Amino acid sequence: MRVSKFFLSTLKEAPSEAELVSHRLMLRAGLIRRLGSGIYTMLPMGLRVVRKVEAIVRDEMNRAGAIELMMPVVQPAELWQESGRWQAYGPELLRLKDRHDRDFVIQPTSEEVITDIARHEINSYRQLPVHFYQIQTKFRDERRPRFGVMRGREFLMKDGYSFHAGYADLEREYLNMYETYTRIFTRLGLKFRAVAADTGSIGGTGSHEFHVLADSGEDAIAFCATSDYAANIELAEAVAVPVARGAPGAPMTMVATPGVRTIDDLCRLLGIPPQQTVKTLVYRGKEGLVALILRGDHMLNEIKAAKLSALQSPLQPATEEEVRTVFDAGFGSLGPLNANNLAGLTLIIDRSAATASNFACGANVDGQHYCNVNWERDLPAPALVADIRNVVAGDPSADGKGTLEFCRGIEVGHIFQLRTKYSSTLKCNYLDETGKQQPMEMGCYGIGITRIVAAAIEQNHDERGIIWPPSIAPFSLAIVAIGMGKSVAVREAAEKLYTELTDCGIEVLFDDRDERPGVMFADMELSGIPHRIVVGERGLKQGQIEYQGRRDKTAQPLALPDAVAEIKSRLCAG
RNA sequence: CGGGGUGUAGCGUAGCCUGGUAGCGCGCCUGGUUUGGGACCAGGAUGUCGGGAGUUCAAAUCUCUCCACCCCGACCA
Repeated sequence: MRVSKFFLSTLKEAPSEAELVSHRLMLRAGLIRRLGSGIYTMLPMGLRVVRKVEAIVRDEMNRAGAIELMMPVVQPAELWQESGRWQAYGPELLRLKDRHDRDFVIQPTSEEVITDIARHEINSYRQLPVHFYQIQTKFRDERRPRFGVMRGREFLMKDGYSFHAGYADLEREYLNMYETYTRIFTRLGLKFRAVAADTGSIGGTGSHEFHVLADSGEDAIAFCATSDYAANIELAEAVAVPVARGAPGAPMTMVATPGVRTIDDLCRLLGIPPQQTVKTLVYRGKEGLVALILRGDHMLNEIKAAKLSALQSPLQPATEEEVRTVFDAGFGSLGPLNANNLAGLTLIIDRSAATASNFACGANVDGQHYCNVNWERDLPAPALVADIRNVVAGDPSADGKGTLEFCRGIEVGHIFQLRTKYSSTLKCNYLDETGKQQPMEMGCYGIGITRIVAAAIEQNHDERGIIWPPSIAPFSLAIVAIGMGKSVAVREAAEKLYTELTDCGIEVLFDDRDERPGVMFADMELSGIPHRIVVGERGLKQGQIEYQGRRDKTAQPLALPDAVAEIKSRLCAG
């Protein structure tokens, strides 16, 4: 491809709308342009990268035995009403009406349609298993789209759905996909990690997320440095450590703590560390209020808490007015003492708080706290103990093989075992060997294609621009010809190289613009082309051209006669 | 949805407080000189100052209102 025949639309300065480095570089390198909030045009350069990502995903999915099809973006509401998601999905589901006033949705995902296909087309266990996938536009009306295509509303996703006769076969395919995804992200040239994940509202049992590791990632991942254990913080278990509670010390005393609203305030006033305190958070339960007791330095994990049967899901914090109907105090002075006597209140204690001793906590009197509180001595031993906090660095790993550390990740893939959630409600059955109707076991598997493009840039860039992993680069090699308009020798040498390298099957971007060298270098570097050769009069006089890898500090000369062979070998080496 | 912010030429911005016919850099067009790291000289084009309403002799500037976008949070997959 010649730059003069292509569409290169680079910007020297990034539009002020962009903050994240990948977003800025995608705009500056002319990969995308924003049309509306969370809605982007893929410019030619950006689309080339998208196609590369797609090709790798498609290749590995096909190799893994999945079959590609394509489902409509606009889907009739009836199926969504039948599955219940017309109600359950909420405002993120974009709904629209046609000219006959009939309801439709724009697919955020396609479980309904694929299950509809399966129930009509598949009748017998002999036709199972089958795994369908598509690479198709999705729309999710995110409340807050951000970071360019990283969290856009319209985006490209590979979504696959597998159907099985029996759970064992679903487990087999789930493992197959786990391995396939690992191959895909490896081929994409990304540093990634598979982590155990919350199954979210899709439900089901097993679930793993695949995260590209980057400091700008929206997700926190807890991992064990000395084992394979990794989990999204949403899920990571704070394991029960079998430590005995410390022995009670000095007797419990009440202290005046006027104006104290937070654990920070309390620690500053009393001069104690937050681990030596206990906090009380009040939420609406299914019956009455529920007080959640955590150590002062720990954060409530709302996803874990919402799974507790006593609490509403999603979690609903109690208002201060509601709290005062049960407690004699408001926020800032609540505590677990005498709470069992309070009308209709359920007390749930986090594992770590349950082993605390000699701690400070609210006295259930405004402006008063207790010090040196001890379970069993000053209040009954914890009855309901649960894991309701976020893990913190240094916590023991759930597999018992070390301690946890944290990193940030960008979720680019997610695999679920759906089991029979959709097949049951949509009556997607097959006849088993005994002639009995059975709901199909289902799995679903997603990869965010456009998000991968942004994530790859987050992980691979420098101050000059993008550095594409070779497998998804829009072009493999840039030819920069200097002074082409003036020098016949340069023109002829560059044209010859362009033809020969292109004929070798190399995707070459030939900068034939007769611009000043600095302009061309800057554009090729911003665009992230992994390899570059420079043809100039200076080198040609010595029968040489220059080669420089995008990550190299300096260029090196290549003798013109060996150039094509040399470049081919370098490109193959990556 | 709550909080904060921004909207002036394709991009980046000044001007707004203190009302008086909109400026700069980059980019773009023409001519010329240049050609190994975003050139230089000369000339030129491009603005309903986000929309609407109001105050005023006069509004980019003050007031009201609507809209769009960005950031933080909440929410969600």
